[in-house]
Amino acid sequence: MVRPPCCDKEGVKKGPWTPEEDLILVSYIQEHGPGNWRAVPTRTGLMRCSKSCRLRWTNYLRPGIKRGNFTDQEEKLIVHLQALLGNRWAAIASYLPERTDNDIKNYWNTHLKRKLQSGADGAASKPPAHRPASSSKGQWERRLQTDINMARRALREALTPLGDLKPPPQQQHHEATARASIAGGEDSPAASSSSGASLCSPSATATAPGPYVLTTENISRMLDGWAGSSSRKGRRATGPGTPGGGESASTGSSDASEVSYGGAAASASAAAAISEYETKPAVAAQQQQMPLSAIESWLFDDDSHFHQVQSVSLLDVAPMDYPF
DNA sequence: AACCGTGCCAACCGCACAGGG
DNA sequence: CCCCTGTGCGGTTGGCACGGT
Repeated sequence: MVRPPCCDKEGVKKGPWTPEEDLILVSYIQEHGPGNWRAVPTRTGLMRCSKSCRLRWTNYLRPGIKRGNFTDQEEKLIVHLQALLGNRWAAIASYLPERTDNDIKNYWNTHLKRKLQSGADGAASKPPAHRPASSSKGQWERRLQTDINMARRALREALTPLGDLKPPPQQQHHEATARASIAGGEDSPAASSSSGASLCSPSATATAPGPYVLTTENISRMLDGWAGSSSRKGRRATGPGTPGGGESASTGSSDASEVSYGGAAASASAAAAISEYETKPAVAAQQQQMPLSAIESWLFDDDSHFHQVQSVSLLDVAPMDYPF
């Protein structure tokens, strides 16, 4: 059964999204929530295929996304999870609530794979122990649940030597959300609530190196007219937030000018509205101080929160040696 | 200063699965 | 039970920016 591509219609725009398109899409999602992507292009007038809209939302516009500058711990987490789960980026992404699978995949392909290859051709670069191949989704989820428990224990082992791992007490909220995102699948709108305007926190902005990121101030700019033609051109040097090398500059104090909220009420409400649909709340201000705290908390939390799959034996998950 | 090679990342493509009719 | 449509996922690509020569 050969289905025609969804985007082969004429008049369907491809390529980079413009701020105006983003605004339209976000406005629509504010109103209707994510989902029913088929209807999005027709109802918004966007000359994009539904798939493109969904992708744009999930990979870029969705609230709570942290961009760029993977931390050391995130790196290790990804490497370890990749070894455990294989190239199941969506599953891996569920352990990193602020990262998209696309982001992780890109990071793996551009950074980690190379590091592992050049660093040590030992255990870390061996193919994953098991691959999903073609299991049904139900099986896959059960597998994932099993993986989660395996991963938790394995990661505890892997990360403990890092030394500075102590579950911060105030992170219960993260933990809950992180777990929710894992247990409830990626995009269950109902799983959100709370966390208020977590989406577009200033610090999230400060670390965002993208061409422009849908942050409060960006929405504000959009709503204010956004006369300037911001585009990908600025993504490294002039984009919102610190470019590429953000890690060095993203200690929270950088780019204070970018954090000017201007008070655009519309943007604030927009952000608030968006946060309603947030599935992986960011709370980025705290995150910035405590990177990966959600994961840490989650890892170190008592396994008893998971009611199932306790009998999994951690057979051959040994702490790994990372070449970096 | 110009050119070239490389890195990076957003977006696209195609396949597979799930659910509704 | 079958077919069709919508959605999710992983692999791949196009194009821009940067760094080196």
